[in-house]
Amino acid sequence: MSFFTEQPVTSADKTFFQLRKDIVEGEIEAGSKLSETELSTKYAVSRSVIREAINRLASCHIVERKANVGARVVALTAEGIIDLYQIRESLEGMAARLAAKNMTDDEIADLNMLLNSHFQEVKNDESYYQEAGDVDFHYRIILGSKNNHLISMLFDGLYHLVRMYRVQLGMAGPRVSAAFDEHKHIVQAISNRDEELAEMLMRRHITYSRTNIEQKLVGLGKN
Amino acid sequence: MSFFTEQPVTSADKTFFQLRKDIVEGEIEAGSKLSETELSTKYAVSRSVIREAINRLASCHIVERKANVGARVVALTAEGIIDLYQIRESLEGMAARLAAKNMTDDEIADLNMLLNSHFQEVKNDESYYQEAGDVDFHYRIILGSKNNHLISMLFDGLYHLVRMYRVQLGMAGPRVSAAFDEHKHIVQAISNRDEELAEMLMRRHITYSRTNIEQKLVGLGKN
DNA sequence: ATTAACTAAAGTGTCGACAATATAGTGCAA
DNA sequence: TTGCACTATATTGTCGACACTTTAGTTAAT
Repeated sequence: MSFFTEQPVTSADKTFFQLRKDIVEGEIEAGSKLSETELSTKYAVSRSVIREAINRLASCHIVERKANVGARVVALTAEGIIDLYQIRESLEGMAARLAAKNMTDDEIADLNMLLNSHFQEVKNDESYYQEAGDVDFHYRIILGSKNNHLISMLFDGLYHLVRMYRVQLGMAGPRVSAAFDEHKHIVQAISNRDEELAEMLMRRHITYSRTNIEQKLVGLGKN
Repeated sequence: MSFFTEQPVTSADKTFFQLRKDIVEGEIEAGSKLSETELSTKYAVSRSVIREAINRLASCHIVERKANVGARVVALTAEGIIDLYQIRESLEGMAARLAAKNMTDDEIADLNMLLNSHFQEVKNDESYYQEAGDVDFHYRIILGSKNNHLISMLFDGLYHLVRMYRVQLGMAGPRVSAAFDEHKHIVQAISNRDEELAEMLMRRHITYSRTNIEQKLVGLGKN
């Protein structure tokens, strides 16, 4: 299968995860050049290991590599994040549709429990946990699709990029209670095995997020 | 940007393209093990180059790698191709929607010309060209989405896997004249800038293909 | 006969060195 | 001053060697 659940075993794995973390969280800044020799001393591994890590990041579209020139961290553009959210809308919409079809009754029951615990947090205004809760919610539905390729595309590929944008553009989400209602309706549709509605609601949910982000971008004057 | 238009410059590039070709076209059989040492002699390059090529193939989900064990070509399963077509339906549906929004009038005119030339071929029963024509049709719409990330996911990732299934399961498509009508309606929707309809028609078009393949799989007794 | 420990072989993971390429800087000419 | 050619430097691409892990085969004990 793919490596979204596996822990790092090899040195190249660890370096890949560490480097991705450092880029996503902005410690290595967007658009900057990644020197292989420099990174190999920084992370105390050979250039081969660094090269493998960079190549993996290139496959995730987190860095861009040019032959005989080197790799750069992708630049954060308004276009870029809109592209990502269009893909998210498409793929997670499909994931919700498949989840409505393929999740077991037990898994749906668990999803309802998760929703209730979120409700408590929202009621108690513990918005700090909302971010993690939102991620958890989407994770479960994606896993519920039972489509391994789809799961891998979202977890190994898109999510880290989306997170990179969110972290670095300072998008700790508001939209708490609104998003909660949207989650509730999605779970209802899945519980009713209504594939069509589940997909539609998930797509709207993500569209709202995108619109929300676009407004923030305008406010920040990014382009 | 990504490398779907760029030609190979480095030795690792060439090896990657060659190896992918050999796997997709079945010269290296599905499910077989990829020995680094063996391949390095076969392709007359060092193990480093082979390793890089294999890693790229792993990112495309064409091979699966286990640490300290090695890489295997993915197995062809009914599940696998259904997963792929679900993703295609989702992503190419979105591509059609975006194409209806973002293609220039000139590009749409070109698309109509392409459709007419296909019509001539279908009328003359030159079904030999249908395969390439179909690919060309989808390519243009995907490019028309103007979403670079989406374009790369489809061209660099999904399409080679889909082709691998089609080649190795012997799916040189029938569905010629039926598919032509579907293409025609999709282009009409795009010409009318009807995003909603373009997406819906593209999704149906791909769903039909999937259903068609599923029936063939049943006929072949694959599972 | 079956299982466990051990050993040998093969294959992968990592490393440092060398080769090839791009880039910045210098000098020269117009 | 501007533009071109050339050189020097730095960085990436490729290679072969060594270290570590897995696996298969052998032996020995229950």
